[in-house]
Amino acid sequence: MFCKLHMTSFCQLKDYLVFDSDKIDEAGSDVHGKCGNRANVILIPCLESLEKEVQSCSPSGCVDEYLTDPVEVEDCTNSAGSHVRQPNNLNRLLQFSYTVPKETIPEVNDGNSEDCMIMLPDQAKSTDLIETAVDERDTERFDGPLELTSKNVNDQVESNLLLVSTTQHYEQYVAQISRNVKLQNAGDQLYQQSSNCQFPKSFQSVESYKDCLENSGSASEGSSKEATLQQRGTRRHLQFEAAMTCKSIEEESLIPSHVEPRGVSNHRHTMSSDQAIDSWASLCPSEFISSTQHGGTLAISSSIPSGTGLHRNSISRSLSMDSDRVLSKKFDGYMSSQEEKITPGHSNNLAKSLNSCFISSATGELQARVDSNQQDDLGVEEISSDVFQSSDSMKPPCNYLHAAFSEQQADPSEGGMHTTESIDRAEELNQMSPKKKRKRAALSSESEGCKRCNCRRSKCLKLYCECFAAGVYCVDSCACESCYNKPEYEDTVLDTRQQIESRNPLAFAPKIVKHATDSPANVLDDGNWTTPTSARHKRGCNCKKSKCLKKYCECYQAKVGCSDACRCEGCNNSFGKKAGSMYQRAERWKNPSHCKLDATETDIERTEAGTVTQFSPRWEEFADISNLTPLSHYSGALAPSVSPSTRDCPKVSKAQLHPGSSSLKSSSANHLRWHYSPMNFTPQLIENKEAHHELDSENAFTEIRSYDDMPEMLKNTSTPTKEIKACCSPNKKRVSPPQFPSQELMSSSSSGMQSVRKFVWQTVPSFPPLTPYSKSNEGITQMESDLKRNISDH
DNA sequence: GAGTTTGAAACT
DNA sequence: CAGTTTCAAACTC
Repeated sequence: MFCKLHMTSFCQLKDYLVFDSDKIDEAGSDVHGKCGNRANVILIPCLESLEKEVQSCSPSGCVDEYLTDPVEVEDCTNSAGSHVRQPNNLNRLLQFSYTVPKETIPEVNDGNSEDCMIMLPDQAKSTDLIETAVDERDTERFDGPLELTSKNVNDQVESNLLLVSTTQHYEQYVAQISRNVKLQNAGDQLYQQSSNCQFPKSFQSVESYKDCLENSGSASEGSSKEATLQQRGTRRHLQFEAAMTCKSIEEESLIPSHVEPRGVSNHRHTMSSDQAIDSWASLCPSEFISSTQHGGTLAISSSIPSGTGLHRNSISRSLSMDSDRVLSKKFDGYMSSQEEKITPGHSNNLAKSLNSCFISSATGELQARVDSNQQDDLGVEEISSDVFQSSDSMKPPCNYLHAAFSEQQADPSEGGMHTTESIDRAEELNQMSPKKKRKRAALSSESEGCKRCNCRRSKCLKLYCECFAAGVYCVDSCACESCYNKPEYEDTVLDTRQQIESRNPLAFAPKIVKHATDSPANVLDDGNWTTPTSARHKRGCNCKKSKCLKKYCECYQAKVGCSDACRCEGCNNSFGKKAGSMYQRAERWKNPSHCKLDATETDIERTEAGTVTQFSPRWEEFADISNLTPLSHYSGALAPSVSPSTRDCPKVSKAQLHPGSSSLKSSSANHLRWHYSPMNFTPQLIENKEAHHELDSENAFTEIRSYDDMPEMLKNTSTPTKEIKACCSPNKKRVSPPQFPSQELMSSSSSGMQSVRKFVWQTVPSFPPLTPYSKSNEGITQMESDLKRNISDH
């Protein structure tokens, strides 16, 4: 049922996207291709989530199902080549997330159908969907990575190739995957499919891939029984992962779902790490992925969902947690640290995996460094901080790296190339006086972009503390005093965190929200389109004296422009001044030619900000991907860690239920995806959506008007107006806590209507309406009835 | 490095 | 919800 619903929506999505492109064509722009690609980019991770959902997670009760039978999980045994998979994670993560050449699926499938491609009917549908979704225009651009490389480098979809920077890497990757394919066999469907999806037709390595499959045959034959067990285990693993994902969704946490019982084999651990990456491939971008160009180097930064859940730097620890412990604790928010259970080898691998994940989220360049097993613990940190310099929120949770780094330190015999150096460094840190630390923290946090605090009175248990606010434990290099933000005080941390979340569920959400396409593109003098400003502060600043020109200003600090959400006075933010009234903006909407006069934010971003922070539509779709994680599918059914205030609240704000921010304007696919299903409510989603409300000043007016223009039958008359008022008011001081729909709501018939309505609303073109609004409404009505028909068919 | 300024967070 | 206080970062000298 879900599958069908998804498919229906996909079809509509596709239609919409095509329509989208046509719109652009009408506008005479040259971005047609970019938008055309959107279908590809968006659908793939979506399908992944669909598959996971269909295979392993029904919206209800999935957790219970997957929490059983730990024995099977234990059956996973060691196997050769498991270690070498780790670099693969990079490719898998990145490629699976971002590219799926159309031809790759049949290609690999034909060649190694038995070995490589086991598809459930639903998966087949999904694949069909992929092929369906990739229309002819898209295919032209998806002839395979190699061809893509030869294309315009500025065409940013092709930048995927940075992820497979060299043929050597790719072949290595192929060979490694081939080994694993045999070992994991059918049980690892997701993995295989993801692997299969990565093999481009045009790639010569397909041959080597096949060869490797043959060569690796003996290995797998020799252990068929083992493989069977492993298959079960792996499947259980995957299912468990999905189940955990269900939970993690609710928490917005990144609890790697493959939690290891104690004393498992290296292989199992590696598998887990691997799957962690799999998981991350879908989970990682859930907050947003920002893409930035730094000095010509394309960087994708995927920030980790901090959200309301897991303390970020506990992820690495969680991988080695006792499963029972995890089961009991995993919804609590923070994961408990079980450092004593981390075996050196595991932690080291894990550290590498984590590093890989982050690095892979960053750039292909970084990936290359890791792939060649030349990662340097220090280097990693430096690189990442370098890459993620755009804004704090776009930075990786540095403490992750730090944690990994520390774990490497813990095992001098294995891992880092600079182990001695690392130890020295750690000792140096430990022996440092608080003052020195403070000084050092002040300097290093500036240069390395890591969260390091100097708290003295807050015990690092308030949002004053940067570490705490960022969802990371304090680290040695922090200069805090009486710090309780440490693993050993996890209970305290958890409690405090819950307390804060009960006040403001978004307290731990990232302050800067990447916002792909919600604002209209600007037209420059030369007719080219510039992309809309891509990120905004979630709540906006409140600066009075700094004129948003100092780092006191959170917007400025995050290197984003101020928005109407800001209450600043005399805003002079060089990354984008607070815009005029929403009416002025609405005027721009009506008359796009004014946009060029008003292209302040985007232009400023490119000029004054020094670095090019312009997000091409193509890369913004990666941000869209971030919102298309499987997370969204499960949230409705399970909301264990969402703070009580949200979880238990049966109310659904109008802002959430109704089209809200994305009506009659851009936002397109990600909104569509997030909102068309009543299951799609997650804190992150809401956060994003709410951010859309707050951040998209252009939208505000349209939003209100849209609602007014909405057919009566679509208006939600049952929900109070308070929430929407809070969400939409540009002057509001506090973030209004998101209200999450209860299950009853979702199961009710009215929720179906709401869902329909939402979908309809979200399916409105992304661009400023070229026709009178009445016409738009016709379109809405038409689409609504289409959707209703589709749903009733199912 | 000490002191000041600033604005977010917390509190009332 | 508005005003006040507390806090830590940013900034200045």
